Amino acid sequence: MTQEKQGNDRLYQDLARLLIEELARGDYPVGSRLPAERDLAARFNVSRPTVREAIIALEVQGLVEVRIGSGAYVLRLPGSEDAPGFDATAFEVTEARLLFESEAAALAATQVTDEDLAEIEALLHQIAVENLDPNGTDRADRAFHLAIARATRNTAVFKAVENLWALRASSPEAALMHEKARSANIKPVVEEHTAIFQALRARDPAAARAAMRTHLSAVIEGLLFATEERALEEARRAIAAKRTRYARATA
Amino acid sequence: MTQEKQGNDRLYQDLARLLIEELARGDYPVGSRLPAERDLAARFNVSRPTVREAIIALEVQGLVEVRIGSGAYVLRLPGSEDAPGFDATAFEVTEARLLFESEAAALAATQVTDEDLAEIEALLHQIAVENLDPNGTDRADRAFHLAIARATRNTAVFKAVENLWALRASSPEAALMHEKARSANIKPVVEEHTAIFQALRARDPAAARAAMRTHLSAVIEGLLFATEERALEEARRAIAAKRTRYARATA
DNA sequence: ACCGGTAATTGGTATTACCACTTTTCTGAA
DNA sequence: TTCAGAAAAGTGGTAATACCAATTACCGGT
Repeated sequence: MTQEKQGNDRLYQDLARLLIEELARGDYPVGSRLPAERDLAARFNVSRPTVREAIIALEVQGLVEVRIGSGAYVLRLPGSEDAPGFDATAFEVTEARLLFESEAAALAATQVTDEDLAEIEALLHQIAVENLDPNGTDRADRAFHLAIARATRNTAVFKAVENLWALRASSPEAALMHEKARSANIKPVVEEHTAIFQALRARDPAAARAAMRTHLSAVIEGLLFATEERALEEARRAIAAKRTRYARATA
Repeated sequence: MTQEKQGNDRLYQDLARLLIEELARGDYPVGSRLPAERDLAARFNVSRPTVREAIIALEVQGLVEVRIGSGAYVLRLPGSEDAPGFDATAFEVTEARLLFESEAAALAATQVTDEDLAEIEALLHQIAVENLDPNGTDRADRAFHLAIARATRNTAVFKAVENLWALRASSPEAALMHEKARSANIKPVVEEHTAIFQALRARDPAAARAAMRTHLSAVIEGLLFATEERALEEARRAIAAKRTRYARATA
């Protein structure tokens, strides 16, 4: 790769991220044409199929339109909203999770069954195992949170939480969010989840809410920290604003 | 192609559509694994790169998760992102709104702009007018709540609240919820919304959260009351359970 | 200046090969 | 018999190449 690549993901995902970054930076205005696939392949030193996969990822997100025999043209810039679902940033999704999942945890504490608790406890152990592997997935983490949402016995609550996780997965910074934000603090993550489980087992709504808030606050902090590492100066200002915003909202 | 193809699009798009159809038809439940890329290529008589492109399209849409060396696993079924769930009851939706919109209001109180306040105040007046007509709609009510969600400046929060209102509209008891639950108390509804607005104008998160909780608690009470009128004896027991559940969760 | 046809460019698809990772199966030792 | 470790099979990831189809640009003739 001529350019820097960050994640341990697949090449096409890294390349798609790079292209999205260049789009966001304004390298290719709306309506302009991206370089030819062969040129991109040569520039990034990858094969053309890989370039095609990355461009298809952009196409599915509604960022570019591919015209046969002509090229890939920019439809909209990342962040502008008309494409459903793909405009929420990792911070926004996590903030929404902080607000919603905390309340869901409180409700779940009043509704949780012994079967739910058994399932959640099993997932707790899976999370511990999962976190031992630096390249592990976050499937157990996702299942843990969804199990809590399901324990509310409220379909609307569950679907809302489920949608947030779908948004999270589609977020451009999803990988970053998962990687960096967690690798920094493995032990606390397990402890935080344990605290949530214990509050649920105690059927204590207030404790469950508090434990969930603590956990997701830590996730946000890790996310902001990870973002800071690669942020420009202007991004730093936005982060500072977010930090105070979050502090006020949770006060 | 062994199977029928419809569009004049590119092969990968046709194939992606086919796979989504099969997903929707239930051929591959959530969590199950799709056939191997080579098998799909043989079955549809296309090349493996084409299959890969189609799967990447599904992956970007958050439908499947691809695990290296293992396969592509179904994350969610198509349509579950915004397709109205027919199984969510009016009570569930309102309960979810109580949990989520209260937190959204608290966040909005820290983010609301003067323009937002002007819009919300205008909608407040519309709500008052709307409630004078016993056969009026609830458009202003909906716009009021969505404006608050938008004032959070968080796309994920707004979309979640928006989805709840979509669920509400598709709920079987939607009409009942709106009619009965409101006709019983016209004046309080306006007062409750006014309290929410004033808390937002004061930029007071705690007050905004409390005002929203008060309002939606009243909606739930009205909903339960309306339900009681037509409920059988067994329904009464369920309602009593819900009442205590709700009381505990908000305590 | 206009028109039309040809050639170059570009995306679409197929084929093949090899690598890395995962999962299963088999084998040999305890 | 059991089970841990190794081997093998399965699967996705990427590369390289070739050819086709559609578009676009160019250039010649009129």
